[in-house]
Amino acid sequence: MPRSQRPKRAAPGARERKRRDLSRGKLIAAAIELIDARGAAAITMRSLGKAVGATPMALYNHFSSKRDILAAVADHVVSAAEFDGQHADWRDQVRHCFDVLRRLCLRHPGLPGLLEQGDAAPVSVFAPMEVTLRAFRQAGLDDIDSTRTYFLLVSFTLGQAAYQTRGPIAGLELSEQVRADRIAGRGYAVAERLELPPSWDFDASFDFGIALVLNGVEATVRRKAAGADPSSGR
Amino acid sequence: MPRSQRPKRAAPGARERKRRDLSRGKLIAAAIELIDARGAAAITMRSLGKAVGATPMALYNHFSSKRDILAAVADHVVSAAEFDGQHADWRDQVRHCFDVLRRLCLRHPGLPGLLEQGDAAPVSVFAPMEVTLRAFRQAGLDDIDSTRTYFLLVSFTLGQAAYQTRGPIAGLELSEQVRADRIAGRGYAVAERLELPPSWDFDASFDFGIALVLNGVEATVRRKAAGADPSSGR
DNA sequence: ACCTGAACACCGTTCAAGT
DNA sequence: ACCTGAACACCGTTCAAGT
Repeated sequence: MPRSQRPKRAAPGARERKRRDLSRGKLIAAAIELIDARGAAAITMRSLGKAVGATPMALYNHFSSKRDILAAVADHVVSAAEFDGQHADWRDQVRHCFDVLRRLCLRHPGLPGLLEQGDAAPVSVFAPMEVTLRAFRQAGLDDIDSTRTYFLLVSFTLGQAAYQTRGPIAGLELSEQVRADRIAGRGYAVAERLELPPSWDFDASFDFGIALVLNGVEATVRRKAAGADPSSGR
Repeated sequence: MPRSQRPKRAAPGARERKRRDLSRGKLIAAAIELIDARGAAAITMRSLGKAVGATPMALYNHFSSKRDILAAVADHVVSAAEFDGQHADWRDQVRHCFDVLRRLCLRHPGLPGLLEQGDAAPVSVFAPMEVTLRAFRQAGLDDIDSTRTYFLLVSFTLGQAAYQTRGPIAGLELSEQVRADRIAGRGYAVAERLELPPSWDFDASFDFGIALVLNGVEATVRRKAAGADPSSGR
């Protein structure tokens, strides 16, 4: 069919959108595969192009820049998660929400880096925020403190996941070896004689952190209630 | 004085060490200046070489790699800080310690990135750890929980400082504008109607986070004491 | 011992050219 | 509308050569 006889598209935007989305989807899938297999640093325009059998320059037809690609990847991964566990208890809701976020980060080790840096924060990051804020409101925390605590939990979760994924920063794991080589005799008396298990239990440490923060939330709520209405006990 | 008549060095290692340290010191100082002025990404072997009036390759006489330079910078910055406030109360000690760490990160915006990634963790990171572990031991927390809480506080402090320094991730600050454009009508009912002040008070939010964690520590200690010795009230 | 210049194998991105 | 190839201005690092 000669080009001139091709029917005008009734909804040109729709078709165009579809083709674009198909290619964008392929690229995003390839990018995730690359990140999961070889880390976020393995994504280059050249490697990603090769992964989909195209020239690096072909990518610029679908994304305006590398940053644009990383943002789309982050959005895709975060969007696919369900942060709302539908729990009646607000503590269970928060635990579930950050458990999901943490598993997401462990499954896609590049994700924390993508979210933290790269200006790649997608709209979908508001999903865990929404769940958490709702839970804290239920707990009796005001809007400001809820937001503050949400950011605290995000920093904690991303930090822990990054630490676990990347492996301990060189020389920062508290193995016997390190403590003998680098700490001994430098005035770090407590760190030197720390009694830790031979292997670090990341799951238990994560649960501990979440529980500690939730305890802190309860204490804050009680404190504020007492301060705002000292006669509530009457 | 002709070269052949120069006296043999009595302690060759010492003199050699001194010359090396001088050059290393110059390079570290130049690197910090570069980082503070233009961000950690501005450090390249070429830019750093130019800053000290030398070829990029000259740097390799004093550092084995770029990573080596960044580690030395991190160590220098962290070493200069005094994390021990000598406070009698363990809460004051912890507050002071992380206040110092936070100010360090705010003064040198590249530092969180240097510490988090880059495998650049210097031995000096054990200084704040030592202070914190000592404080938690005083509070009655065991070694494992102390270490867990220390890492929680580090993640929180670095995360908050990075967030404040870098400016909010694009589209993640909760301004009226963003909430109208990106949140409204997407099912984020709570986030949409959040009542926040027009400008975010980072100092107050940091204090809130620290206080919340300290409350959580107290609650954990009480809980463990009650569980371990239920008859303690007798 | 310290420094240099050229080179290598990479980057992200622009531009002109193809279909 | 989509893709390509060549090119540009960068990287960190190696190597051989200078003093």
